[in-house]
Amino acid sequence: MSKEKAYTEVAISLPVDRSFLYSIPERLGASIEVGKRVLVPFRGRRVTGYVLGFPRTVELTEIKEIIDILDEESLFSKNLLRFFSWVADYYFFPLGEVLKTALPGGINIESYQQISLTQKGKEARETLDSKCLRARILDRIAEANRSSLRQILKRFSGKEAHHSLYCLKSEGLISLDLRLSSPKTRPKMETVAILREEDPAPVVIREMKERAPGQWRLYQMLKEQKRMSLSQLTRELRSATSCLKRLEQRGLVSLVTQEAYRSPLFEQEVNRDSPHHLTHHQRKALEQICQGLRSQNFSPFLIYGITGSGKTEVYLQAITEVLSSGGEALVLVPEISLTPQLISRFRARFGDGIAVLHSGLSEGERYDEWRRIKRGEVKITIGARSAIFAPLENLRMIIVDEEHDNSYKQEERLKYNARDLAVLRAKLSRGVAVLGSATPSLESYHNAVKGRFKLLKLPERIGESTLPPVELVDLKEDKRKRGESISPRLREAINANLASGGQAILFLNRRGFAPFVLCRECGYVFTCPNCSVSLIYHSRERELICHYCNYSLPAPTFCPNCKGVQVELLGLGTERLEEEIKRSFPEARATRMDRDTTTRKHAHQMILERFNKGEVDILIGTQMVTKGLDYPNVTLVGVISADFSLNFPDFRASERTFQLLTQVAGRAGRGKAAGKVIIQSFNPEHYSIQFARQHDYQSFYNQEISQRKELFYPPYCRLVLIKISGNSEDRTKGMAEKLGRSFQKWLREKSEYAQNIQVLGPAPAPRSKIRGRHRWQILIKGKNPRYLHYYVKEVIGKSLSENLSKEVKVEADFDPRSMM
DNA sequence: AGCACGCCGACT
DNA sequence: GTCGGCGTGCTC
Repeated sequence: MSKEKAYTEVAISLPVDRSFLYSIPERLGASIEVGKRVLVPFRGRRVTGYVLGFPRTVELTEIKEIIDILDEESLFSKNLLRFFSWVADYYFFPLGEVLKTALPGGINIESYQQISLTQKGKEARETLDSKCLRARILDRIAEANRSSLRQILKRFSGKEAHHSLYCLKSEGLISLDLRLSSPKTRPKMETVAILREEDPAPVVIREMKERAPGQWRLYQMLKEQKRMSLSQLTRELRSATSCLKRLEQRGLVSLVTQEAYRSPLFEQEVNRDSPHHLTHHQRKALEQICQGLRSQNFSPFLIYGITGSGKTEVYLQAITEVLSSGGEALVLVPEISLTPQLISRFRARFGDGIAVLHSGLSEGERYDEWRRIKRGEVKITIGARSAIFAPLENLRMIIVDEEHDNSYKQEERLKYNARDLAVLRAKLSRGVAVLGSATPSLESYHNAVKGRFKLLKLPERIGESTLPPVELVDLKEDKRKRGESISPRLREAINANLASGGQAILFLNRRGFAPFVLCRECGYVFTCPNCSVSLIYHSRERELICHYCNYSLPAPTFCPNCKGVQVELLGLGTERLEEEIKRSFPEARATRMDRDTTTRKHAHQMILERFNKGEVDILIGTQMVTKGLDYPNVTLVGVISADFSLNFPDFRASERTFQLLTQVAGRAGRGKAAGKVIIQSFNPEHYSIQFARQHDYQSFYNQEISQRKELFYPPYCRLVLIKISGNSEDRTKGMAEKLGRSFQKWLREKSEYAQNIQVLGPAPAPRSKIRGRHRWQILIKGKNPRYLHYYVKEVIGKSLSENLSKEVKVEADFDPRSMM
């Protein structure tokens, strides 16, 4: 029987687009399974690999044996492996790396070289001159008593150390042995006291009461709870450990060590609520979703529901339906909306059977949440984009809230889009995908128009609230005082709002005090030496700071170019706005919320809590204040400038502006009191501002989609952005040009594809240097995603193997969300 | 990624 | 003439 499993195909987390074959020793044949991790020999090292399958025959002659199996239970099913393989294939990323990304971090092991002093080495340490390198190395090893070769080599960088180590080794002063690291993330174990069934003899009870009050107290607590953890009991009684030992000896309790989950949820009580009454539109949407669920077929939906139309209630009731049929549901939300407010709402409806996955968790918490999902102990998972890889085996529905949000796109390493993967994963599991937004992405709405997604509309706000009227202020005609950013109209509105006791949100898409610092005499602009961007003046630190690499300079008093002393702070950021607001409305309580004021843990939450309690009149902020905030007393929203996002060098600039304005406007008037929105802009006539003013998504879509068609941009084509970066400007440029030629050559040779594919570039990236790395890019457009992918892989794959040099990095971003 | 192998410059 | 640098290639 184990003959069938003589060999196994293993993926290893390396930038190598290939799997490896190993033989299975007889002792392991019975327990090896797809989805378990194995320890394998690899180039003289030992690394963790993932079992993919069991080929019958193998042509290779030199095959090594698996050393060990690392899991009792498989980490992913064959079904999930299909999904992961698709991801690896689509995003052109090694399967082993995809698996590592998808699984909880810190669970893998690998070998390392451990150095220790031999007896001879210890003696030599006394005699060697303590200044020489070899003595310093020996000291270091002795101090740290367990060092890896790599740590030592890092500490003493370079060739000399390498040589010294080699000598020390051959002279027998140190010894090296191959050790295995232990996983950083492990199950947390805890001791639990369990009350035994049989009652103690009366004499024992009397004795405890009189002579062992500690034991008696613990015994009584356990009598109520039956089982309690040691840590719980220690909180009640300092000497719990020894008392419990005695109770165990008496045969009254048993102490067991077992796994415990680290819970990321607050232990706070949540008032349960029951399903709300649905509006006509909500009910219709819910019915359609339920129909999809019952069909047991892949059913994708797009809910286009205006802000405040009650999408969440539809999600909640759809999930109830999933649970009642024994299935599991996955809910994706943008990271920033994953607030305690949202989680409380789910807990209020479903209790504690919810797992939460987001970047704020520790690795241990994440691992435990992952295992609760894997074991089927929870049926609902809520998470940010990476939760798309969560191990739900009985997944019936995936919800993607605010589906247009750019944070679903991971921009590093594996550049996946969780929204797109949600649709794919639902398809693979023949389940339901629900994408929801008040401002759907052009791609998704286009899919709905073409009938690929079923469109569900929620065109009205729930309750008595209505969409707020939006006023535009043309900054070209407006008479503001020099250096001020609040127009008289907005000022008036803020005053009126303060007088009526309402709260206001002011949105400005730029943090810091002033985005440019300029010399009045020679025109010199302070820029970052590592990045091709201007430095931003931050008043709290009194520094110029680079928003890309954190480079900073003390605030300058003169120009380094001409030594002139007229250094001017130009432009507007949230810090300056806050100052202006506090100056103009001294009686108002204003608070700023942006990345600078929310770095501390829970700071974000605390600001919102104060806002919620009405302790803040004016909330000033960046993107953060546009997403998902639901506070009924907000009756004024001001957009300080709609122009930053409009002038972005990106074909999605209009779309992003429309979304931003509509979303931030949607924060106003959600309660009983009517809201009002004021948007300031130098381009008030622009269609994305005009349609946002009218809350008219449909017309915006119509106009935008015709432009996309004309200019051949998504959704009428697919994009792949090839990113080339390196420390050397010349080599980066050289590589970019070489790649460009390869792309052109291939098109010439296979002209049958050429009509469907366009190559733009190579060209320097809009930010041509970041963190000292020069950046070039090539944009490939293609009508047919299959051909496009084939084409890119052919050319890139070939070019990667004949790299100019390793210092130039080439990456492909499939379906990029940002051209920067 | 890491680690070994191999080809050119600065030293005995 | 050697040592040792880093670029190139392979890993079951």
